Amino acid sequence: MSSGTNDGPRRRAPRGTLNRDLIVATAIKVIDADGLDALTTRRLSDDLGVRPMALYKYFADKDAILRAVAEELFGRFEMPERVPSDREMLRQLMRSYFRLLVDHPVLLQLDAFRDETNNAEIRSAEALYACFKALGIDHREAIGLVATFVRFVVGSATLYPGRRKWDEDPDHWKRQRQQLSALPPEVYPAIHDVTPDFPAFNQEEVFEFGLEKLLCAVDAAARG
Amino acid sequence: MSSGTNDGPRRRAPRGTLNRDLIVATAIKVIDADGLDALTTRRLSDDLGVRPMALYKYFADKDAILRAVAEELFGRFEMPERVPSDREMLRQLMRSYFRLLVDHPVLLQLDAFRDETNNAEIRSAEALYACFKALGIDHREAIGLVATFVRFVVGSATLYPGRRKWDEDPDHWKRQRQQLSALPPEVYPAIHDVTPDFPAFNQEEVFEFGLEKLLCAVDAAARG
DNA sequence: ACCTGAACACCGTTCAAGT
DNA sequence: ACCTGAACACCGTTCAAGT
Repeated sequence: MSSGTNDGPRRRAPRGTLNRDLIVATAIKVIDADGLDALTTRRLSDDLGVRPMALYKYFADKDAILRAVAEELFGRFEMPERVPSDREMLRQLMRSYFRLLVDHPVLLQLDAFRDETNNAEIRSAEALYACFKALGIDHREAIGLVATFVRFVVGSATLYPGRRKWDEDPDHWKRQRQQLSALPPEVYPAIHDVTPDFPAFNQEEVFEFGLEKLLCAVDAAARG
Repeated sequence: MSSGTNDGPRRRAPRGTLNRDLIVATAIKVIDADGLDALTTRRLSDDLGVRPMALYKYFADKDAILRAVAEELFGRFEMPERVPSDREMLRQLMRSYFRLLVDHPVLLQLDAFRDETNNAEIRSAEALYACFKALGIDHREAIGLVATFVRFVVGSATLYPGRRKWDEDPDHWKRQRQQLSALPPEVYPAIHDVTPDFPAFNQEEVFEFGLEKLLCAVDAAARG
């Protein structure tokens, strides 16, 4: 999967081959194609047609590359446009953040996600707080609601890739129902009761379900 | 940090030194002390007073060790006892799952968490569905609510370690408020508005806030 | 049966050397 | 100024060999 053709010993790469943006873009390509584990300095430099040490002219270490990757991907957060109401804006904002994390699940694996306040979070927070203000919700309640929304989105995105595989495998849910039915009914009566209705939602639908519940909580706060 | 004293070349470990449970227990010790990255076959075998290859008599590979670690930790989920009402049971169940993930953040990093249905999830699901049945909530609604609860818990636990550091650093929120105040007020008016009230919650409180919102959604479903 | 030594193919990174 | 070769200290794992 390296770039270029591979005949004979590679010639020395010309002078202007590398720059920070190209390195970050190629790193993202590798991650999208084969996951974060596949991103080694050797694989990355191969795809760039260069030797591993060339990277160190542009980044102090691999972690600096990953931080640049995080910044680039968080910058791709798309602010919703032309939204009819504050309630709908809240929904679109959460969908947009969810979509970002689902499209780039690597974000959830990067330290930057856990430790720093990222661009996407700041820009969405601004829009969220504006909605809550317009809805007449006080600061403390708004802060709590923003935190709750974000936690629901992060959890949904975390479980998405694994559960999505379940949704796409036509046999998975059949096997899952059989497994759950095999559990002792005296210990798991409630699960026995509901399993015939699995799966009631796919991953998109379950996100929409929870989102609607949270929006109802906002309605209640706006009334209160 | 290896076990035992370290004088001279190590003697050969006696025959009964190792077994699966001891390996798993030691692996958890290493992870709790220094994180998942510190768990290498060499570090683990050092702490066990043994050479790396000895592990391979008991586990096929490192991944098998990690799967056993996941199983052990998920088994530590504590079912709530003596709970006065279904609503309170739902709250306690979510607290218990949250506590498990916060006490053992490594669970969120393990593939087993994303890909398989774990013991803690099954046992808590049984109790959750029992509550929803008692509350007269239909299957589809119950399935959606369970999924929503779990996603909120997972998101809360994911953000917990990083944000907890913020709560514990007495200067963090001062710096954070200054940084947010430095943002251009014409682009971030709503954030300027709320930042003086940061932090309104610590990580435990924000979890309780969101949990209560979700419980109100259950109340609404039970009435409807 | 259970533990080990040596070796292999990886990894991120340093340091000095090429062009 | 920018790219590279060789080397180092790691990693997980194989395979044959000890006890």
